[in-house]
Amino acid sequence: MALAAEILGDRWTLLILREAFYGVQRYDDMREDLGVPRSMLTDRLSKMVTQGLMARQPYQEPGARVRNAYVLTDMGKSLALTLTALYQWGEAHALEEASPIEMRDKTSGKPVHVAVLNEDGDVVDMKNVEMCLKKRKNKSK
Amino acid sequence: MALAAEILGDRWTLLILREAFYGVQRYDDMREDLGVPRSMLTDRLSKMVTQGLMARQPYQEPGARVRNAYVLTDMGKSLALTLTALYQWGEAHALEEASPIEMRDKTSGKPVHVAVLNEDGDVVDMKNVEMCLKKRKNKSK
DNA sequence: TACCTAAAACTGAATTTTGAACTTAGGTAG
DNA sequence: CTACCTAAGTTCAAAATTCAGTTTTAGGTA
Repeated sequence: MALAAEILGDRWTLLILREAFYGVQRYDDMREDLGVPRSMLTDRLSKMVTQGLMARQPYQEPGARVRNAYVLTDMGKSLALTLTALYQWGEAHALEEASPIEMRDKTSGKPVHVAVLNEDGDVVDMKNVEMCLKKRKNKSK
Repeated sequence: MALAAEILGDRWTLLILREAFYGVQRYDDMREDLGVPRSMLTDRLSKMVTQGLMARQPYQEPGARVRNAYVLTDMGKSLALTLTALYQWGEAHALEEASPIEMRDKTSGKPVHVAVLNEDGDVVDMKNVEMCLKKRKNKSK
């Protein structure tokens, strides 16, 4: 999880990802939505492209030159589960005024939620989940 | 999710949380495991206490004065789902050498995983999940 | 009284972030 | 051809944060 922490452990990367999941693809739209400094946004987007989370996708509006849009790669999209869990956590603890977003099943249009399942596909209460080291770093002293 | 991002959008907070989930409770143990500067750890732990993620729990070893241990509050513990999802993402993309931790059902001892469920409790493929704004910020220009 | 420890505070240097101005590569209008 | 427009990206100095090392604190022990 160390690298995962390195990628997400950043004030802006997380917010940029959220923008991407909302469907925002353009530099200036993100900048306006987030209020992030230009240099930061350029830097973070580049890093995310390098890390494989995002890809540059050239687009051209009629009567304008070709520009870059930023879209999530499959790897980036697969963070949706994490973001959904995080969103759900925020909701549960009413950390802010009602969240403006929700997660839905595209086909049915109905809301979805994240849960932990065991091998049989049964929901497991988080209280019964333990995180453990496969082997513990030996700390003799 | 803005506040959630503010809490987790930090290089150390995420790693400290992981320590806490491993069961590490003492300042110096965390410091040694993570290699985090003292001032950072003090600062982050204090913030996490203020935010309600952690609580100071006095303890006393025989022949020693009372000291503070840091334990997850219920609010902190409920981040397990998010961390599990993040961990799972890291695993899936083989971001680093094999992860040293795993998530298990305490009662059965068997591995668990995170998934998205619909209202009926059926697993929904992440590809069919959309994140959408309940109402979109109007951006006329 | 001298010394030990875990936790925390202090400090100056290194690094990152910020905001504002500037540059770039095309397209359009006159 | 020239002037101007736009979205994207760069530059840069000031401000804020982080770092690593040292010092302090509040007990407890010898």
